[in-house]
Amino acid sequence: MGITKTEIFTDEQNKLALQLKAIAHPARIATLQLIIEAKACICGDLSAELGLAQPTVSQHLKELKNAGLIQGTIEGVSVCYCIEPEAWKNLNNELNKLFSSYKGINSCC
Amino acid sequence: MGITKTEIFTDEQNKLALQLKAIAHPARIATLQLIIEAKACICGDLSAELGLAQPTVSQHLKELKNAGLIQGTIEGVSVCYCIEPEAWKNLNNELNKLFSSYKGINSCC
DNA sequence: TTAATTAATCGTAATATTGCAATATAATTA
DNA sequence: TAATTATATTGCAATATTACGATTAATTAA
Repeated sequence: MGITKTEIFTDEQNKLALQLKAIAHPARIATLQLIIEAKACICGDLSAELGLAQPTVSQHLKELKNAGLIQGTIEGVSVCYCIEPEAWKNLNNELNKLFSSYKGINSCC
Repeated sequence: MGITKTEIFTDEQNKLALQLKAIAHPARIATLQLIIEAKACICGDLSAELGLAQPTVSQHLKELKNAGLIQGTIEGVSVCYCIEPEAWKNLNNELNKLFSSYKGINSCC
């Protein structure tokens, strides 16, 4: 079919998947890194730093924003993007839960 | 175009994106959780637990395996899947780096 | 008001993903 | 060997993603 069966999974699983999907692209990882290091936070600068066209970057920013991971503040004619601290912390926590639940070799293999 | 421009990103960014993409699906998150909790580790059991058809689960397992996150051990007629400890630890480390690089509110916004 | 600057949206082409029925492959058992 | 059991592969339809040119909106400056 081509559409994920979200109804058979928990809200937590679906939310984590959506936020991970938002990060799971090299351009968006690079974007987050640039934003975090404050090397660039407006679309045009990010476009230049990344080497991707402005509409492409705008689209990537939109996805990160839709996932709640960044927020945009209008500053005159441009928009300054930065990390949304709560969502960032929550995602970090969810991932820590997932990764720490693995305690090493288990019974079956 | 529809194809990611991997050549303009670092190997680290591309690898992290690939591994995150492997996890960024509720069925694969659920699969990892089942494997970790050792509630199911063979394709047929996972298929029953997840409520997805066997070929669908087999495909998801293949993607997790291609990303290096799980390994399969042939046990008679079936295959037991479990976490690949090194890759799991590495991904955890990479994510920790990314998340901890954010120190809170920065200058621009 | 007009021009300049910047971001967002639209439209589109190329490609990738999701899910499953049907089938093929591989290993064990009778 | 033949039947059984379990996984993997193939093929396909529906949908989603990626990238960007062209355009539109929104804000500031002249």
